[in-house]
Amino acid sequence: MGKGRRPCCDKAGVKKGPWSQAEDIKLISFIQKHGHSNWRALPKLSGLARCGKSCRLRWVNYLRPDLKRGNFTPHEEEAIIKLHQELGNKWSKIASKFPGRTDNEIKNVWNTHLKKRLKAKESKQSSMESCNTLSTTTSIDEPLDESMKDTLEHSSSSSTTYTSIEDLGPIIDDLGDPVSTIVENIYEKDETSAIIDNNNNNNNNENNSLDELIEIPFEPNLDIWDLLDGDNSNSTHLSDVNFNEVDTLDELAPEIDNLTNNQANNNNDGNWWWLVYLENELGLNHNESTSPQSTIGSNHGSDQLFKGVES
DNA sequence: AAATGCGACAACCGCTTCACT
DNA sequence: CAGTGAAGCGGTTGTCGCATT
Repeated sequence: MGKGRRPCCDKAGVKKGPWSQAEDIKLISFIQKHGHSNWRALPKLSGLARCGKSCRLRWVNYLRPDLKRGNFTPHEEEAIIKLHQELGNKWSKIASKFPGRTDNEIKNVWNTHLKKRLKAKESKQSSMESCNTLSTTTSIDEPLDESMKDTLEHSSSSSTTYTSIEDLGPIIDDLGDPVSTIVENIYEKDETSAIIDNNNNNNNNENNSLDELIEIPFEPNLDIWDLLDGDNSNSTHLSDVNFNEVDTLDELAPEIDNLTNNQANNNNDGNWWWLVYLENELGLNHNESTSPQSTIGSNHGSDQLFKGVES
């Protein structure tokens, strides 16, 4: 009573800033074993020198196995724009319509791309208005500008031509399964695949041919923990490693080697894809020759990788 | 080649909401 | 019903890498 809100964590000794690979693995391993029913207690129990909030954020925004990742498709962007018109800055509500996307991700793409695009569009329109060449509406029912139409038409393999944002209604309204619909529409090249561009920092969709992007099996309900544990009882699992005793990846290297080699012998298993993907995302792919998708994610060789981790 | 600017995105902070007692 | 703690949410900042000068 009267004590006010307790800080979410003890600030002293709590690490801030970017997460290291070892921290990621600790977090993944802990959640695999114990779940995340109590974020506040998680750091202490897992041996992480992080605030519970920070752990939650890292998990939700980056480590969760069902994240879609990759650039937003023009379809998704249009859907975001429309939903933003309806919901405002309710990022979590918007994100809930895009399984595999996070509120943070959508917020970022709005602030960095879509807001500017709309602004440019509006100023373009107002200048046209001043020339009396266009009617005055700024409603979302207005036709898409030419560049937007162009983007949509070129990015989608469907034969649909979008002439107004309202045409996207079915995509947005079909909230029962919006993303699979979008993925199927856009990447009918392989209906079971989502296309993930792991290392794309310039987010320029139009400049990326499909061949330059990397495909992994698209499985929104994928249970990563089943994958990591697998069936092969003789192999080493990430969950077998006692991460509480690990501070640097140098110490982890033998375990990861073992794991990687064992998994390589079982790469007929579809689970392998996700494991490889995760390892690469974490920068753990230091045995590239064993991976059927060894180009995913990591640009680093093993020596470089493990040297760079120590802090 | 170095300096600077800019865009993208991960992460933090503080407030709100929710669930429990 | 009020108080409390924890999770969730949204705004903002910090950092990194690339492009430009």
